[in-house]
Amino acid sequence: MTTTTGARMTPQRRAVLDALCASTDHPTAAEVFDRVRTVQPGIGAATVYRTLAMLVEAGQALELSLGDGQSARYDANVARHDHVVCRDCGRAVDVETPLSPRAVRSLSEHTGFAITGYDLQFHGRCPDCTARTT
Amino acid sequence: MTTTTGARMTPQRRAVLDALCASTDHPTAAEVFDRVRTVQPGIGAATVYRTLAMLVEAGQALELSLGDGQSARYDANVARHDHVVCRDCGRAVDVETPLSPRAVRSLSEHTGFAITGYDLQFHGRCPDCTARTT
DNA sequence: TTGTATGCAAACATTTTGCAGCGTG
DNA sequence: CACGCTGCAAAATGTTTGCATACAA
Repeated sequence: MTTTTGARMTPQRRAVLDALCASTDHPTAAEVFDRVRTVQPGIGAATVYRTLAMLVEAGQALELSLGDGQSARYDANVARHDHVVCRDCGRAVDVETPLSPRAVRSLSEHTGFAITGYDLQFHGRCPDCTARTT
Repeated sequence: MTTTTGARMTPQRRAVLDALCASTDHPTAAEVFDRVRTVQPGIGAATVYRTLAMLVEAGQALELSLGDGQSARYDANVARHDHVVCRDCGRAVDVETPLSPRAVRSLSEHTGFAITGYDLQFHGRCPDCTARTT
């Protein structure tokens, strides 16, 4: 049994966490890397990847698959919420979802799965992109 | 203006389509490749990727991001439906989801997005995996 | 016959891993 | 001062592209 936690707070980790908390636009790992670089120019990509994985593991960030062709995105908002994604510009905004617990329970009974959660993303076009083509 | 459709039915394409239609387990591109190979041993991976993209484009298959770390999966069942994914074995089963049109409309009004659809995947553990650990 | 489709291999993009040295606790 | 963390570069994935040839229509 390991008693030591061993998790250290380094400037790099703080910078990644800060960058993520300051973002509301669900950046990809590459985007987080770019943002962190403006503060920690010497940081390596591997460190960003490792730190993001750590944060997800620790429950301090969410890893999102928004279903567009993109890579995984990261979100410092760990409260239960869903997303509406613009199919044109890729912008994703947070939304609260009206999925009844009753429906989930019924699904669990029908499938035999022990359901622990769900991911829901809506897609369409954002106001800006809609206006641009109208 | 192009009048010619230009889409040819080759043995390879038929094999990919057949393999997909015979699958109910949402295979990844690599899995489709393996299955098709048993029928068309000489087929190349690129052909499978190209054909799958074609099918998706033509609306004959769906490309799914099930949110687990996996690659995209493909589904010949193009009717609207959602999935329950086992976090342990990765198995994904189809389910019908009761997401009210009213809720979608209200979301559209709140966000200003023109919502055209949504992807919903539940996650948990399948009966088998639950039994295995109980 | 004509132009599309194929297979191969190289090119790519993204993420992970190995390792020597650095720095936090 | 020990052990975890870092940056670099190489490796491992997964997918796409270029091209000469094969073949459906």
